Amino acid sequence: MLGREFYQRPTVRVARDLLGKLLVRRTREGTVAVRLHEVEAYLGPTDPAAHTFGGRRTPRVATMWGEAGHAYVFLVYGLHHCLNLVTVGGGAGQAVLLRGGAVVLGRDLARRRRGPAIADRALADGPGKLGQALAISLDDDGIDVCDRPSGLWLCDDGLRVGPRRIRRGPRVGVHYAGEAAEWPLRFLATALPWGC
DNA sequence: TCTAGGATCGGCT
DNA sequence: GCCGATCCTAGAT
Repeated sequence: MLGREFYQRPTVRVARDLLGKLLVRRTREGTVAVRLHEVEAYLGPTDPAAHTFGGRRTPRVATMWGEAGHAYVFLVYGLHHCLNLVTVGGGAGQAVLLRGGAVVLGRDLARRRRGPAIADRALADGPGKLGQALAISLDDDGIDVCDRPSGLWLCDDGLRVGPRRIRRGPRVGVHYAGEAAEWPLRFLATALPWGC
């Protein structure tokens, strides 16, 4: 399991290092694990795309201002839950949005949550889909991913994603952020072996 | 109190 | 490629 020190680092580095890691969710129904393929960095008060831009402190974003290694969950468009991991800590207001990955364990359970006709690779290849496949809800906002009993944690199984397999680009859906929408803070792992 | 709009998805054309 | 779903949040009044 990745410890708190993994998250207590610069957000861009955490984002890059999250590629290829396993996100594990255990509930009474069973366990689902996702190999992360796509993430985005949100750089806090100075990042117009971030929920904490300008030092905004509202109940919704309280978790994002907290300790590194906690899950920040929010609802978009009234129906999709997005899962973020708080980085840096100490009130930095920064986080990494987990945008997608491949379900490598618990496909049957993930498919039950997502729908019977969903293809393997589409089970968690988007922020909302990832949330649904892992049964993430607003109740999960603020849980500690460095504490296995919380039922949500990340681990490193040794798979290495070299720099040549990482693509960077602008973040998705943040057109309201002006110039910051172009910042290359989206990280994608390419050519990862599927299904492992 | 009211209102606008959103870090998306999937179905339809 | 377009559009509707759906409801909470934040800011304005």
